[in-house]
Amino acid sequence: MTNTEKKTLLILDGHSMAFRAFYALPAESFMTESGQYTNAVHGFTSMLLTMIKERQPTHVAVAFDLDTPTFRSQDYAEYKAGRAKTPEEFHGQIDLINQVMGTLNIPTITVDGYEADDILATMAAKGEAEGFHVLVVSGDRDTFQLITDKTEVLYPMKGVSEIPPMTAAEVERRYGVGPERYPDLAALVGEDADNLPGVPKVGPKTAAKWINQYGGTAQILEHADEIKGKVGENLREYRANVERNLKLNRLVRDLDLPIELESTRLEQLNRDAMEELFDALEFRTMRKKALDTFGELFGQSTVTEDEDAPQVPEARIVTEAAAAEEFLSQHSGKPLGVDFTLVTVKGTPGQPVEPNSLPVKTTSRSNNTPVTDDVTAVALCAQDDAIYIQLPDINAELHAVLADYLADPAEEKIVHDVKRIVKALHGAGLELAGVIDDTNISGYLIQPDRRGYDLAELASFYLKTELGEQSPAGQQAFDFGDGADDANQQLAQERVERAFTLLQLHHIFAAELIERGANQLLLGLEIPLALVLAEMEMTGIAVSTEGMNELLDHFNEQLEEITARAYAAAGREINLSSPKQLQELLFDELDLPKTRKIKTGYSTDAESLHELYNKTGNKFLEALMQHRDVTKLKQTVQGLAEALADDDRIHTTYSQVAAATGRLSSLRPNLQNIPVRSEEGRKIRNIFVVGEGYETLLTADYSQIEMRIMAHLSEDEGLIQAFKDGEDLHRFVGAQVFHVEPEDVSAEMRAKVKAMSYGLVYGLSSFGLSKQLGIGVDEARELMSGYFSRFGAVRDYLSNVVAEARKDGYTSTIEGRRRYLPDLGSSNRQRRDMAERAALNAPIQGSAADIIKRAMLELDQKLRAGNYSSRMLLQVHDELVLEIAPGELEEVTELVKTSMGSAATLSVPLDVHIGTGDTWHAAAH
DNA sequence: TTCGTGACGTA
DNA sequence: CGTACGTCACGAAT
Repeated sequence: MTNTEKKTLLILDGHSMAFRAFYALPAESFMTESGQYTNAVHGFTSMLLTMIKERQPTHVAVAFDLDTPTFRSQDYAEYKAGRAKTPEEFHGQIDLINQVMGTLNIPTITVDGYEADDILATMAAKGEAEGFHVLVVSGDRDTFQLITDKTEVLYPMKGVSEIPPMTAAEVERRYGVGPERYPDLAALVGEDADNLPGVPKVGPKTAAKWINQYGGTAQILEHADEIKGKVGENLREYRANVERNLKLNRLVRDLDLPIELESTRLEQLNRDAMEELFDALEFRTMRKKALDTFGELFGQSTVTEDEDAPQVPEARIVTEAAAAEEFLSQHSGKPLGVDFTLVTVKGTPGQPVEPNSLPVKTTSRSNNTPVTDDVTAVALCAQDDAIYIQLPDINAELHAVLADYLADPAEEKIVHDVKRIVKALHGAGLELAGVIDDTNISGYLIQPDRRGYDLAELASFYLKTELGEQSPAGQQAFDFGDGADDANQQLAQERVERAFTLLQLHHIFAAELIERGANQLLLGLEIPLALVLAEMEMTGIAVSTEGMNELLDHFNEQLEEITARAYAAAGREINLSSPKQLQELLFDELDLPKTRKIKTGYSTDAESLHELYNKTGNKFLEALMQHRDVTKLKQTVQGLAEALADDDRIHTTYSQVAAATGRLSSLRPNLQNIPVRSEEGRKIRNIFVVGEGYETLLTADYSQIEMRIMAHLSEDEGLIQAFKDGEDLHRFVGAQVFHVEPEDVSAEMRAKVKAMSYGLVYGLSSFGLSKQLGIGVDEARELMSGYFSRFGAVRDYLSNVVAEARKDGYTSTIEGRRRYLPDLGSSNRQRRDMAERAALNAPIQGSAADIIKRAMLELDQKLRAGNYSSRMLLQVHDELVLEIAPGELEEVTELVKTSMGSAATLSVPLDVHIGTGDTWHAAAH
């Protein structure tokens, strides 16, 4: 053996990494036609290939545990007892991983009576002795003891996508002890997953302290008598645990291995076998990845096309009208995937982009500065053909062809994020019609609680294809024409791939929506609404800059005084915005009574501070609470100021895909949480003003829409009567619950009933009600039973909603919008309870969202049809804000009332409350 | 710079 | 131990 070769040995703990992969990827989206789950196989294989590509090992092996007893379980019968049994979906996947390794010519190793970790330890020892650099991949922290300057342990942090090396320094940093002492630390602390309890009350901190003080476990136990306090007692009492743990977590480094290290040398894969197996597993992208990875290593290009996978057509860069026309006429009548390359630049939404504007990163949330998108290219893709058009310097004929196509409602288009595209096109003087699917929205309707709906995410999830890094749109090269160079061709191909993905996703999504009967939700509600929202966003709402600055000064003045008072009361300066520093001051220095416990200590939230203040009357607390209030308001105003566009208006962005219930959300800035409850807060609403050339602002809100929906869905006669009565709802309900005449319902009774009515919509418990009202749990329980004895159908409805959701797996709104709640079947009570409350709330909140969305569409139609100049500006869940043009108030008020009032036919009327005024605040009565 | 946490505004 | 959101500041991670 020569030592001149640089050798790297990569060894993996197959079981632990397969498990990590299993939990990192959703099983339900990795199932073959035959019903075999493959998420663990997929994740493991992908991870392994990435690892090989990145670390270029010369030798690779995978170690597995056997099901047979090990020396550990024989020694200690409870070892790893009490582990949840393997999930159904995991079955068979280890065997498949074995098969995959077979086709990759990577040996798998097992040793009877020992665990995979022992195999890793032995191989690492051998490898080091033979001059290897050793990479150990395992999700088991016991392997940290193997770390040396020649051996790295790669430990997965997030699923199997991030597996950074744990170095000696990193172990030291995290645990306070070096890798050689990690077993001692683990032995003292114990390991729940292996059912190895350690010393009670001893966590990593204490253990590290002892180790650094005394040395190893043996020395600590020798000095056990010196250690004071409860932990010392525990150490003496549980020393047997420690000794046992140390014995069990010490990995064996001298096993007899069934193979020599040299036979783990990486070879070319067995291509035919691999392709056959990967096809059976329905891995498409992975097949290519394997061929690429091994091809790179063994110097031969093995890249082949997957005949089964639909092929992305080649991008043809089109610069002449004739070519585009020909393409369009060839594919006329069939939907095309249309991808728009958008560049985000500083500017006013919907308005033309200043020439030479530089692209801005929108991912950075550091500022709220108004941005707008510019369209720089369009990719049009049919099943087997695609063109790509770059917009800057486009010739007039081609521009006309494209403009006609985009604006033609008969030409069906599938796009992603139609609202953003419509706004960008508007700035470029183009219109868009004929959108029959927006994969951003349809993806949301199908699965409304995903975090994001990026095209790449959807493609990865539904198509198992990776779109890969997108070249930054701002770097587009504009030197097209007769010199359409490689860079441009590459860009064009990337965008065509996206357009092609739109087609693929559309097939899946449309089928799913039709099956659910939710196609109208997409085509008749959400997509048209996106266009209305685009208008609202581009319009924005006018702001009085003067009022804004005055208000900012006002809050700053208050803040100065309050801060000085707080420092004086505290006797020193402190960062009043730091919960951490506040905790130190309140609970350590001032030794105030402890409040509600939170992760980082004790809560300093408003409720806790209020309680503390009532108990102690401490002046600092008073100032702190005021400081909290005023800074919050100041920040809100500052946020608004930053978001002010050149037209002195604020253009929020609505997200149609953020709230799992179907509500909209508003961002940058959020105009759906502008203060209204406090007097000081309402001053902020005064800076939103009617714009120049308009007569007044108008607000229109649904009164008690959620309770009305509750009445409708539950068909509770009493509640329906309450609304038909048209009198004060809570007074009516109070009279029923307390068996008195409506006029005899006291303010207190009314408040209680009101809190309960609203609470029911959220799945309120009697405990929660008692806390909310500051009454005993018994009284709360009585109140609830009194309520339900009068409104029994409400109770029946609520329990029915949960039962149905458990049976079907989802809840539905009146428009057929679904929310899936898999946690209803969770074995974890907290998760289950949460899912139940979500199930109670989703149909109600979601139906309310449906209704106001319908109303907005209706109103938009009517305003257009009547050629009104008045326009919608904002939506705040149950409220619309409009800007009324001179002379239109009376008629538009009527339109608003009828649109909102007739947006749904319920068994109770929909009551709409209207107000007008020069500012948002003034309009709110 | 990015992330998690705590806090808090709205319906 | 009441649903649904978005934003801010802090502080600790690179």
